[in-house]
Amino acid sequence: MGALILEPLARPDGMTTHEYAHRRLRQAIMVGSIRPGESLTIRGIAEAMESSPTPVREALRRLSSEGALKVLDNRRIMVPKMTAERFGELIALRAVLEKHAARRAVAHITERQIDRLVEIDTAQDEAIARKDNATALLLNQEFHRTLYTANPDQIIMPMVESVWLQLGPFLGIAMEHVALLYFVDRHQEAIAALRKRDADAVAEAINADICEGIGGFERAAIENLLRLARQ
Amino acid sequence: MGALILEPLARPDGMTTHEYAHRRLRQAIMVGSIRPGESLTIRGIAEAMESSPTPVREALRRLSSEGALKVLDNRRIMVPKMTAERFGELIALRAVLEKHAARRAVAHITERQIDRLVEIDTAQDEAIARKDNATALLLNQEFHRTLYTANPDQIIMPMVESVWLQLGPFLGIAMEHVALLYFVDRHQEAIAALRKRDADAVAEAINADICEGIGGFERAAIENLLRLARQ
DNA sequence: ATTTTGGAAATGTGATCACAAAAATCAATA
DNA sequence: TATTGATTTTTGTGATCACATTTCCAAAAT
Repeated sequence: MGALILEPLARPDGMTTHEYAHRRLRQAIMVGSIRPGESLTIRGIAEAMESSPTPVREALRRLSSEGALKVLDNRRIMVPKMTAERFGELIALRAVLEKHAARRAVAHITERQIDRLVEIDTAQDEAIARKDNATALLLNQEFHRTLYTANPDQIIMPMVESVWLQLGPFLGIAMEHVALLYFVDRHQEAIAALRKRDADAVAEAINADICEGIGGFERAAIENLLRLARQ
Repeated sequence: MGALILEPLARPDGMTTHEYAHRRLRQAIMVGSIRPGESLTIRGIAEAMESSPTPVREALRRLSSEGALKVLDNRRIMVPKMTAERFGELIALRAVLEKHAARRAVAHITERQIDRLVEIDTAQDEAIARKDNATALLLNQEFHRTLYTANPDQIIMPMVESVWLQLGPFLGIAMEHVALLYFVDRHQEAIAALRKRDADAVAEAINADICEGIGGFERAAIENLLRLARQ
């Protein structure tokens, strides 16, 4: 039984234990560092983060409601298995959700916030240039999140994050077998469209960003990756 | 402190306590029987369903991850307040999600399943005819759920249900102040389109069903309802 | 009358314990 | 050697308890 490895994570004070457990597990899943099928035990996790079963269970419940984990009939908890079909559904859903989120942000976003997007994008390009995949991934997420949350009444962000979470295991597999993730982004296109307040163009840029980014994997490539991972 | 009223609910055996608590609270929220702002206490709920804090807390965590509940800074838990803006976001999101879910179900649904949709729709019409709003609501949900889950790899259903949950409080308010919910539905249109395997027409029927149903409330009417409820 | 303040009650949180079910281990048998 | 069966260990679950924080309420002060 291999011990669970969990990246330590800063814990702001006032943060409850279950919240901390949730964040730490979530981050691990998001970057694909927990393998589908790997058995997660409550006591194991509690021990790994030096706490007790109660708050860990709360974290696991939340993650299962977010689609990041699946409870089996045995009541065992695991990261859902990835299939080519599921991957396709996730990408299609991601595109629909984020197109919509982007479109509804256009009316609310300020020039100041667009400037912030530019900052994030250049930081991401630098990370890509120095082949720092982890940082690039985080900055890419921050770009999208900053855009979508410009809408103050926005409700969609938790769902977008749920899709990101569910794509995590695929990222993990891809990173293991492909040297580096090919990063195309259409962020500049999105920024230009935002400046012009052209909602359709923004939505289309985000759509292309997703479809040509992680969504660009060919079905054959996906099945190949999954076959490699299975063994 | 008014005691919490919770509809008793059948508990299939093998169902865990936290799961049961989750389902019961979820159903109460979904039909709007818990008012926004009403304070929910863990011990209160535990007492109401004759269990203990631990499983109730797990249920509350799940519901907050599903957007049905919100944890305040006080760590108090409540049903989110409804505003006209939030309502608008929810309806727009609901339309986008369900159009997509419907479209992606078309290729998978069987004639047998379409027959089932017809059954559900006629049962709903009967419920509407006898002014049985609660049953009509449930059957309407079952219609949509049956359609969307025809796609075996579907991933979107939890998100659709999350939106339904978040609309719950509005339903509660509307039911209190409007004698009966005006039920227009475009189900027959959707069924006809399904028989023809016309994905665009299915999506459009679902879109109309949502926009002319609960989404059809005018902004003025919404603000009026919310003002009435506040007092 | 309004505000302040003190303590009592209520509440969220997390650790621990006991129990039952599931999984794993190992010995005995075919 | 493979398989069955019993025992041991592991695991999920939920009740309970102790602690810290917040809320509530009444009495006192301004």
